[in-house]
Formats: sequence, C-alpha cells, structure tokens
Amino acid sequence: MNNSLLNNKFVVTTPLYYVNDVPHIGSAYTTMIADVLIRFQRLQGKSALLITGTDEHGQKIQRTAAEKGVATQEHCDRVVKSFETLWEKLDIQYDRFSRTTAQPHSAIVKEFFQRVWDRGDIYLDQQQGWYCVSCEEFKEARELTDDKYCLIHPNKKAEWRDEENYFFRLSKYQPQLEKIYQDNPDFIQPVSRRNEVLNFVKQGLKDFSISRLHLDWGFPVPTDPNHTIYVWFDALLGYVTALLEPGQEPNLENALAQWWPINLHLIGKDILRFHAVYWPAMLLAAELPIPGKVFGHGFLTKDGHKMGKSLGNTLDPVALVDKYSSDAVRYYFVKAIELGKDGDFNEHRFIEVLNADLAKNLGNLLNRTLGMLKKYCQGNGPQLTAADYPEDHPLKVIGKNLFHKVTKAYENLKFKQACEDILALADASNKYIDDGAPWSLFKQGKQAEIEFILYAVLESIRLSAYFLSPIIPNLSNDIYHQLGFDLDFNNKNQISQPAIFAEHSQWGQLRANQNLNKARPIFSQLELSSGN
RNA sequence: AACAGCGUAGCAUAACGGUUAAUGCACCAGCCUCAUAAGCUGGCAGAUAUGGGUUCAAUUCCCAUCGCUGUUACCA
Repeated sequence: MNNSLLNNKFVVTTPLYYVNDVPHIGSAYTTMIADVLIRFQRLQGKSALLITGTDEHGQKIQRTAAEKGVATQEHCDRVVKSFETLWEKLDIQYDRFSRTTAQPHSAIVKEFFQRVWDRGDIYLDQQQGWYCVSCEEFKEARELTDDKYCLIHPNKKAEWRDEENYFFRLSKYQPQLEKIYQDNPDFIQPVSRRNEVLNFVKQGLKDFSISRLHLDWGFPVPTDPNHTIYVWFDALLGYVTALLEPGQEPNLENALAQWWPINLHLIGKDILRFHAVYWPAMLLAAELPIPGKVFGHGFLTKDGHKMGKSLGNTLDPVALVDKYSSDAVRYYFVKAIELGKDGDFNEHRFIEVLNADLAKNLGNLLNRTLGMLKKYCQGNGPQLTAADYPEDHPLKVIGKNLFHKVTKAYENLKFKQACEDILALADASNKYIDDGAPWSLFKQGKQAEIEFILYAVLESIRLSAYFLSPIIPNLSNDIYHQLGFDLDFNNKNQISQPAIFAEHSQWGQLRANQNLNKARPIFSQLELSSGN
C-alpha cells in the first residue's frame, strides 16, 4: 500500500441512525463533531470522506410504520428526509448517506455473511430463554419478576421460547481482540471507554445471535431464507456499502478498494461495545483490516438533567438551529462541551458563550478594526506584508505558533482546545489595539503607525477565521468576505486545495491594498428570551 | 448489589507529590472611545465533597463515608 496515499486519506463515520423517529440532539451532536473534523481534514488538503446514514431494518421500524399507517419503506423515507433536512440546516457536508435499505447494501451484506460463513464462524444453535412479546426481546431472569412477568410490561407474562438462531463465534476472537487493544492503545477512546471495553472483554466473550425468525423487514440469511439477518451483520456493514462509488458494482472488493480501512468511527457511548468489540471481531472473521479508531463521546443533558421523551425535556435540534443559526449551535457544542465527557445544554450558558466569543471578542474586533480603517485610512488596505513585521511582533508570534497548536488540537479531537487557542489570538489583538491606540495616533498624524497596527490585527482576524472555519463556516465566510477574499468555506473543492492551506494557514496572507468590503457585524449579541 | 470512574470559586475547565491552587465566562470598579455598552486595566471569589492516614510536603497516594455517573451482552 502506498504510504503517502494512506496518509492522505481520512474517513470518518457517524453512526447509521435508527429511523425509529426524527433525529434528536444526540444524533445532531455526533454529526456536527464529525463534520468539524472532516472539514479540518479537507482544509489540510486530505482526501476526506464523511459517512453518515440510517439503519432502517428491524421489527421496531415495521411496527412504528404500522402504527402510523404507512408502508414501512415509506416511513423510512420520511424519517430519512428529516435527517437530510437537519443536516442541511446544520451545514453538514457528508459525502455518503448510507441507507441499509438501499439497493447495493443487500449485496454487500450477503457477500460479507457468506465470507464469514465460509470460514466457519457462523453456526446454528438453539436460543432459549424467556421472551417478552411486548418488548420483542429475550429477557434475563433478573429482568423478570419471580413469576416471570416482564418488569417493563408488568401485566405480560414472558413466554419460554426455544428457537433456532444463527450465532457468530465472537468467543473465538477474544485473544485476537485483546492483542489489538494492547498493540493499539488508541484504538478505543477516550481512556475511560477503553477501560470499560477491556473489562468487558476480560470477563469472557459469548457468541451472539445474528438472525431472527419471524422477522421480514430485513435481509434473509443467504444460507437459510427462513431466517432474517438481525442488526449487526446488517447495520455495521452500512459503513462498507457507503464506500462504493455511485453506480459501482456492489461487491466487497469494489467497496474496500479505495477507502478502507475507515480511520475513525465516531459514536455515542451507547453503542461502544458493538463498534469496539463485535465489529472488529466480525472483520477479523472476514479477514479484513480493522478501523483505526473508535471514539465514544458522552451524552448530553439539559439543565443538568437527562433528556428523554418520557421526561418531556428533549431539545429539538431543528428548533434550536432555526432560533440561533447553524454556526451558533455548532460553536456551542464544539467549544462548550468536552468531547468524551457528558455535557450540558443550558440556554443561559449557550448565550453567554456565544456572546463572549463570537460577538464581543471576535465579531466586535473585526468591526472596530474595519471601522478604524475606514475612518483613518479611507478604507484602503495597508500596503504591508508579513515581511514588514519583526519576528517578535506580539501578534505575529502567536499567529505563527497557531498552526502547530491548532493542527494538533483538531487531530486529537480537542476541539475546545482549538477554539481557545484561536480565540487567544483575537484576545491579544484587542489588547494590541488598546496598547497602540490608533485614535491617538490619528490625532498625531502618525498614519504609517496606524496602518502597521491595523494590518496586523486584520491579518490575525483572518487567520482566526480560517482556523475556525471547520466549526463556523458561515461566519468565517462572512469575515473573509469583509476582508476582501472570495474563498467559500462551504465549497469543498475550493477549500480542499493544498496550495490554499499552505498559504492561508500562515500568518501574513492579507495582500497589500486588499479590496476590503464594508464592515457589518457578523454576529449580533443574543438575548435570553423571556419565558425561559 | 458488585465492579469502575468522578466530586476544584456562581458556571465551565487546569494543575510530573513541592512556591501565596491556574485560566475563561459571569459579576464589581476604574480607564478609553475605533467598535455590536464592545475594548483595556484592576478586583471579587476556593478550608480542592466529608473524615482519617502515609509523607519534610497531598488537589495529586491509601482507607472510610456521602453524592453523582458508567458497566454488569444481543440495548441501534
């Protein structure tokens, strides 16, 4: 494998969301994070691929559709539409939307199943246990009352079932998995999640069932059409199907040729085990390389409380974006929450964070500087370049160090850190203006000194906007536009050119006599609406 | 219940066992005026959950208590 090619590609996945209901804030959170990361990869000129999508099979989906009185596929299509709408509102630039009901997927699932089957890692066995018809699940003894009533459905007695299921030989892969965890300490992140998995695996892995009888919304088991493939041998393979080029013959060879292995599976902590244990084992069984990393982020709370439909305190992502804009929502979730830990959404804090960083610090900085340029320099960009500034110039120093800091932060998924590093430049710029006091210099007729200050500040704003563009692409566009650039951070092809990164990621790119545009506040301060 | 992790100023975070526990936001005061009353300077505030122990020295290590969170397999 060509090494430079390997280093130059980056594939991230979000989970393939279950289409039981419209997207919730948790799905939006994961997807925003994934988009920020992929945008940064793209900015660096890497071949970057963001995969998202939906998992659409299973009895629950079938039942939900029936309750709504629509055909199952129709229900899926509607929910998918709501996902697509939200991703558009949030400026998510996904490259592939993988649906498990899409045509090519069945061929991939079938081939993968066959491959594992041929290696003898799938076998037929009896699944025995107490089954709650209402839950449609086998229950452990502790999930039932002493006389075998379901705890969730106290008036339903569980039935004893003894049915055939196909099983995947997960137990066989325990030693190999443990070696993988040992050899790749970063495979599961953050560390707390890794420990969870290690602990779990150490207790001994049991084979898990991968088929169901009496389920028709799904793919039949290739070797036994009475059975339907259940969840993991279907949904997880959606990541593979996503790698096919549109119109390409759907087979594993084609799917895996260009992008495999996936660099990062970004997931919520609820599905950690399936990605960190089941999935690598399945890939080992199929003799395929495993993904580079699985990152399980935390959950969101609202005002310190767990969110839930039954609790009636959910946070509707659509309403939130409509109220505050995509950039605001993206910024809050990226900057105000430590990825990997549980985070809280609180509207008061939301407004404080956005006002402090985007309106007062960065936004106002741009506005005041352009204002001075207009007043003191007739709006003409200073005839200066980076070479006119000594190496120890306060803003130049920070600007030059920023590249290294920010790149490292983004690559380690320390988005909060990245924001803080970038904002530090805006902070320093505000100080720098006050130290220089251009308004005094103007009265003294020191034109050159004014221009010297303003160029350095404008250039620092530009650099900040560039590095923030994966997070707040629209505001970055706005800033760039006011600074006289026509770069569009939402234009994938344009911003992914390595030459642009080489230039724009460095301090000192503002050109002499840049064609500056009219100053206009980029982000108005938000107010907490009454009634909250 | 068992096992694991966490508990630092109003909020969010930081501190290889070692100076008066750091930073941002919020708040208060002063200064400035180019600007979205924004900016700058200064200030406020913590017995680092509680109680013990180890150590010359503990936010950091050990034990207990309280509180919160996670895991305990087929949950999307």
